[in-house]
Amino acid sequence: MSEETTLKPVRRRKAEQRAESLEQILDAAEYLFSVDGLNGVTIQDVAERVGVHKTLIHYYFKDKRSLFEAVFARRAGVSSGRRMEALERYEAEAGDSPTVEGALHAFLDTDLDLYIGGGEKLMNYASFCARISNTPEGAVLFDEHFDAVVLKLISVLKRALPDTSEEDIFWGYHFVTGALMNTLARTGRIDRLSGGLCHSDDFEAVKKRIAKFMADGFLGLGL
Amino acid sequence: MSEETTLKPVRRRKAEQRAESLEQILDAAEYLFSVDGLNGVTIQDVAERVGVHKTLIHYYFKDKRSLFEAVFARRAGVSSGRRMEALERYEAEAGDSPTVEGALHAFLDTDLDLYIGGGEKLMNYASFCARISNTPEGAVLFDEHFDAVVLKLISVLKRALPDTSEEDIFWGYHFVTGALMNTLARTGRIDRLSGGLCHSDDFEAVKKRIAKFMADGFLGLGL
DNA sequence: ATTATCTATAGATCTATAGATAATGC
DNA sequence: ATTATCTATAGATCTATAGATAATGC
Repeated sequence: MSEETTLKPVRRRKAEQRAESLEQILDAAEYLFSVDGLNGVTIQDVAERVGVHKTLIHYYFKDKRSLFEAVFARRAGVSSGRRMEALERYEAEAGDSPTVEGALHAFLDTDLDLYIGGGEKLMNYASFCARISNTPEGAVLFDEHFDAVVLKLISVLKRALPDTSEEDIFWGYHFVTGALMNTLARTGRIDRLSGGLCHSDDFEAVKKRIAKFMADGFLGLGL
Repeated sequence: MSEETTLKPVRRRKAEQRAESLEQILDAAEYLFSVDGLNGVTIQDVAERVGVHKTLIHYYFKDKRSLFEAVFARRAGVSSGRRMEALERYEAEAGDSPTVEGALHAFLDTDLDLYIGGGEKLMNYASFCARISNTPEGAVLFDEHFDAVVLKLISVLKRALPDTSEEDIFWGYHFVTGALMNTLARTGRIDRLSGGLCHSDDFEAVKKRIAKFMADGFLGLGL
């Protein structure tokens, strides 16, 4: 009896073990996919990075594509949820006169803050998103997970720009998301191009500029 | 004697044959890489699309990566050369007072025109570039082939914006290239998001807006 | 005599499954 | 009893090379 009560469980409980294995697999896949893309990563690469046998990946995920989609889905809800809240908060506080810049701060800065404050793993997710955003398979995942929050942004922009055509606003958004994805990609190109003046990892520098820069672009549309 | 002069050569001359095979292989690879990326395409896929035996690809290219780099290099010089000329022409005509919008028209519209007027193959190249622009391997190819023309653009922007910091100008360029790459990618996302109001293939619509939009962003930097 | 293309093949993965083993759960 | 992990393996590719064949070149 005393043995049972003094001994701690030698191993984690199964639920914990499952959760931990899943998280490790997703973390490893997130990193590897962000660097080499869906087809540049093998299931074995993922297993080796975690330190488990390759067939364990199939125990948790039907196939490579499900793993890929799970990597995307795991954090997409967080990113989209936070931005949705920020937009709603901004709408409430701006009342009848929302501004383009205000809406873009809510949309862009909130997401950049997620990565800035989230450590290496969130930065890997950012690169992962950017990498797939310019691909056909990736774009449909964006449709699925981000349409709601993007259409929310569009609706606020429309109220802020009542004289701008819907088409202009959609193209403006298209420019905004391109700039954001180029940031999340962190390829190191801006570092080399600028001779070290700018850094791919410096999301604070982007946050300081992007909303205002893009807002000024929107304000001149259709003039 | 008369036979020899009247008979056309049954097959192309070797030089022509070589040039034609190379072009067909590069076209096929360009299309396939634009859709599925470096690792999503096999040498056999390329050969099948051309209609030749898979080993012929190795006859012309050392390995898959050389083929990939050759696809990039084939048109990078054209794109970069045209924009360099356009920037020099603009500088000459603008004299002492170049504008941000003028420089961006030269840089962006010239490239969009290349794809607009170039048919399907050039559009495939555009998607290929966009797809790899957000990857580490792709970014170094951009360094190699596009640094010169981008630094030329930066130099004109500096003259147009003497009171704006170099860092601000580099970040502005970072936003511009993100928006351009998102355009070249043609994932169809803007079509679906806008309910058919905008079209990924409509580079004219982008050309109508992008230079002015980005120029307005630059003008507000550092205020 | 040289170049373009194809045949055959070695060697290395890679995905995915079936089934065994080793843990935890009750 | 159930779940987590590993062993063994089938079957399918994929890359890259060596060497044969079929064209063109002079």
